[in-house]
Amino acid sequence: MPRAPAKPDLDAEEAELLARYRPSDFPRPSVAVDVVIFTVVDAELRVLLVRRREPPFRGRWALPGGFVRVGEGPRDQGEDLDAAAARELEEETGLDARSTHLEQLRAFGRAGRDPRTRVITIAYVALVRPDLVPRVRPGGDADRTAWLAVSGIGRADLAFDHAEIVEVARRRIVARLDDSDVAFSLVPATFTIPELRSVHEIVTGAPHDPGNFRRKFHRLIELGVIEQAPGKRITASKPATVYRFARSR
Amino acid sequence: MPRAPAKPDLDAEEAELLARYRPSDFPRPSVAVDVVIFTVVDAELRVLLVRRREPPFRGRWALPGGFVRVGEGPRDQGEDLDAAAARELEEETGLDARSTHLEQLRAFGRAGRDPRTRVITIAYVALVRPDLVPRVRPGGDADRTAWLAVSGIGRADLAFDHAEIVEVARRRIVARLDDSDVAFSLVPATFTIPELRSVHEIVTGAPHDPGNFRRKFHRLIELGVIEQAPGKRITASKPATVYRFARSR
DNA sequence: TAAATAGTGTCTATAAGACATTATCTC
DNA sequence: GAGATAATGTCTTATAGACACTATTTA
Repeated sequence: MPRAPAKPDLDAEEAELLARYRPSDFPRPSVAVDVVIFTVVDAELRVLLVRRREPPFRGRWALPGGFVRVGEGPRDQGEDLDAAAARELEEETGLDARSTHLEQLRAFGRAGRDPRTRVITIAYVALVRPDLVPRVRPGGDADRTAWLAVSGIGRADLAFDHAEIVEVARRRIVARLDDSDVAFSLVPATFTIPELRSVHEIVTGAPHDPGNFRRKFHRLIELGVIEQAPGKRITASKPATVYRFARSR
Repeated sequence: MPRAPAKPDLDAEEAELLARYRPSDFPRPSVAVDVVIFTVVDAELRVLLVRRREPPFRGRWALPGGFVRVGEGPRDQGEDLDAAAARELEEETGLDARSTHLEQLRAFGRAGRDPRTRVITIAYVALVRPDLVPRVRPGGDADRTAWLAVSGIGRADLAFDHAEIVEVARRRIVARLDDSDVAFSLVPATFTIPELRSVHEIVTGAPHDPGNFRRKFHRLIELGVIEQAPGKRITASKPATVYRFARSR
């Protein structure tokens, strides 16, 4: 939600100085927004990547992203960073940004990270529920877009410093997994406890004891975060109870 | 530490496109670095602020900060974000950035946050040990620099969105207090357990049971994070044992 | 000696890890 | 019925909060 811009009291002198302000007196960097879009499909944590067809790093995989729209003056200052990230996400996936978790990671701005010119990127992390993945319509041609398994990405496979960004993003999600609701952005609208456990195991890369995980899960039910959903999930063995995230989704 | 820039394989065609690249084909935002410099003095969490003498927000308190130095071309791309923050910190305090904790918070880039033009700022948090505070030599005139108590800052007292940035920074430090070493950046090189507890209480704003705090503290001694230092701290009552952070400081 | 507070110990509740056991389905 | 795994339960250990108590100094 964009808030109302800060509005200083502009007296006459301020207005004058404001008019004299020359933004182009010093060089400015380009500012981009790159989005690390994660999902969990086929028992893998995956990132949405786009193959570059322009230099630099032509042919390499890169994060979807683009430059932040900046307006022409004090009146129109362009779009918020969050809006730029949401736009990038929607353009690249065709999904509604409101149906995905989206949060800022941090800025990456090392000099030389883009060989052309100074580019500072504000990285975002998005989580797409796996049941929405089939609905993803890549913005450009589908041939150049892929969900790559994070575990299979080498540092040299990605353009720029994108491998580093993906790794920082992965660690952020791992850290948030236990004490926030992000895990529910990586399972379908209805899910079983073993399915949720599987997501935890895939993201953290470590096995979780089924009994202990279930105990933690039951605390969430008592707290009203989760509720039972109708039906049972048919598996190869004993069917599992189906739950859903209790807050509106 | 600046790392070596990513180096793509530049073939002839890439070099050509790189040369044709026109960075000024679209408007760019200004990019600044603002540093939230915290310390704990006189039983208060305090922020180093600078009084603005130019519009906008003339006369209001603002975070020390400045624009990121951006070079002129692909060769010289200017300074890293971390370096810009360290430079800003050193300029404003006269302290060596290596003697303070310094970490990136996140980017703040709402359209309209600066009434002049689009400015995206990368916010950093720094922690200055209270025993170094007397050594702080404000970069400009000392009259315009002050350590203000965070608790006494109203949202309207600060320029731009700096009150929001300070609040996000404070929450970051609170979150890091228990499971990182940041607390030791807010006490002198040697300290007593009650002194460290006091810092926790001041930063979190909540009282801590002396016995329970001491117990947690003793685990750090067993882990070798902290060690006893010579001497005793003379107080109004029973003198307290003095400790120091075990890693090199 | 009184006041203050550094420092110790205890009881309880909660949560996590390891692991055994039962229940219920599909094939 | 066999195999699989969902679901439950138990034991142990670690940690946090509340709080009573002791120790040692200054004034």
